[in-house]
Amino acid sequence: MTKTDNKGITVKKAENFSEWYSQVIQKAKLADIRVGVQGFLVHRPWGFRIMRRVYEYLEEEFEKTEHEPMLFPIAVKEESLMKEEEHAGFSPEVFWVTHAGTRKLEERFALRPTGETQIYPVYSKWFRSYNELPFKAYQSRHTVFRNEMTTRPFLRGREFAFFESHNVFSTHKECLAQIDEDMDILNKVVKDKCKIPFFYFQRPQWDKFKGADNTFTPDTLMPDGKRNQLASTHDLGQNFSKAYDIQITDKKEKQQYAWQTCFGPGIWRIMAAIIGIHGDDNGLILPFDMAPKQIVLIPIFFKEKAEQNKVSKLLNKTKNDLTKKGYRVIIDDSENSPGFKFNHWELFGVPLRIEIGPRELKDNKATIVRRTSRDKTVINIKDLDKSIEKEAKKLDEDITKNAEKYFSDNVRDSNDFKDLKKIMNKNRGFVRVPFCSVDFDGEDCADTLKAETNGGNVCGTLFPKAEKVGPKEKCIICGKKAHHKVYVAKSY
RNA sequence: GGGGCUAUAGGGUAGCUUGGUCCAUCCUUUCAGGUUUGGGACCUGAAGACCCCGGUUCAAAUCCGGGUAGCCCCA
Repeated sequence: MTKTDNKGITVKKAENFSEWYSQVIQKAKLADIRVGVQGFLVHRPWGFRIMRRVYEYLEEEFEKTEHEPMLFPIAVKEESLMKEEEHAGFSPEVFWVTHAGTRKLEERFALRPTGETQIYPVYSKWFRSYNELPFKAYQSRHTVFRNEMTTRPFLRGREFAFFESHNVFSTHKECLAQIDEDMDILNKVVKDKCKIPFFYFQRPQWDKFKGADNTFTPDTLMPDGKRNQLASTHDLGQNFSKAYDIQITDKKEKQQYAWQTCFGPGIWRIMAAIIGIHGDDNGLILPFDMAPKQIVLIPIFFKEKAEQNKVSKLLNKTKNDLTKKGYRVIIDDSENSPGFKFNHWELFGVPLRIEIGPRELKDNKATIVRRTSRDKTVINIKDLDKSIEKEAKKLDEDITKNAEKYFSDNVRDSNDFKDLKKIMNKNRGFVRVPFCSVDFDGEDCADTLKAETNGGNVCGTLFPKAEKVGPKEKCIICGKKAHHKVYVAKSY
């Protein structure tokens, strides 16, 4: 947010994405970062409504797949945290609460980072028998921890919108089925509803969540070609159940450790993707169903008051009719000029605009404009409903098409290290390369790759179906036989 | 985690090098009134700022130290 004013976005998205992103967040009133504490921000109404749609979509899918809602407290006992650290080596920079007013607490407690540490000790008390499983539950709320990396609104913060499910099963097979279900949920929510294309990766062994047997992530690309990890799903195996003693009696009356998965869609990350990927030089672009206001009605006034009143009446009636049909509609009858209003609502990403003025009123027409193309179409008022449906559909198609084109344009192949380096420095994006191993023995090659490409990560192999490697293909780093096709990208 | 840059009204800025001319410039914004309305209209009037703490000095927006926050580059 360096050189901006109050009149629209002053930079081109393609030329300076960072600045563009900051400006959209400020000018479309998505968030206010001026709270004076690093990594914390205000979710402003417009942005909060969009974010809440993401929550709603997720909750809907979680309910459909028989997850229960639950809510754990913000305070975590120190002992629980330490147990995880011992076991999994996972020690986030948690915030500690040490005082109440001026009085020092007898025992400090942590503000919860992710849920494992506080949920699993409780889970160990809840389940006794395989009959009580599967248990599938989720909570959605903000979480905090002191991230030492550079913070960015909706991409990396010290407090951020979070969603997590923690499931318990009696067999490993069910874990694997759950991973598939999670992936299906992501397809429905992130791809279908939010129109964000992504690859679903199985992470390399060295880069999985500590304490997980395997980690799976949907990753997309931001307009600067850097990877945005949108969520993560973990096959926890019995690692945590052993650490936290989550035991059940199985059918054969034997005690056994439970099997677990956890899943964390990054609400913020999904927001960042919607803002960054769909938006254009005029501001935000939102899928029709996600927009806080879907249709803005703009009157173009006459000189004669009587005619003005006619326009106002017609717009009010139109608003009422459309609202009854379930659309979210706003009339902008402010004193600003039409041009100002056009720009204003485009900045906020309102999907459809309807203009009614002298020209339209004369022969019962209306002008309809969709946010993506910004072309004006004159229609008969009596066809308004149909036109809205049609334009809304087209808008969503435009958004999907643009996003998919951007995504596929930025996936490249390479089997030459020099070439890879060149791509990583120039275009970035995903680069598909032959690689020796995604097991721990491939880590050295990944380190080399990262060092020499200025931060390129081996994101993993495609999941559920990894791509085939030719029999003669060599690892792009060490030159030994390649066993995998992996994707490389710089990351947020 | 390392390095660099920056901080002046709600937003964007001028002033800082060489301390005084600054009860701080201009644009935008907000409010009142008038006028106008098909891609960021106009006129008149009003409102609104030197990030925080400390230091140097007769005097600090300006110089020095620390803090905090933001941005950029690199890991």
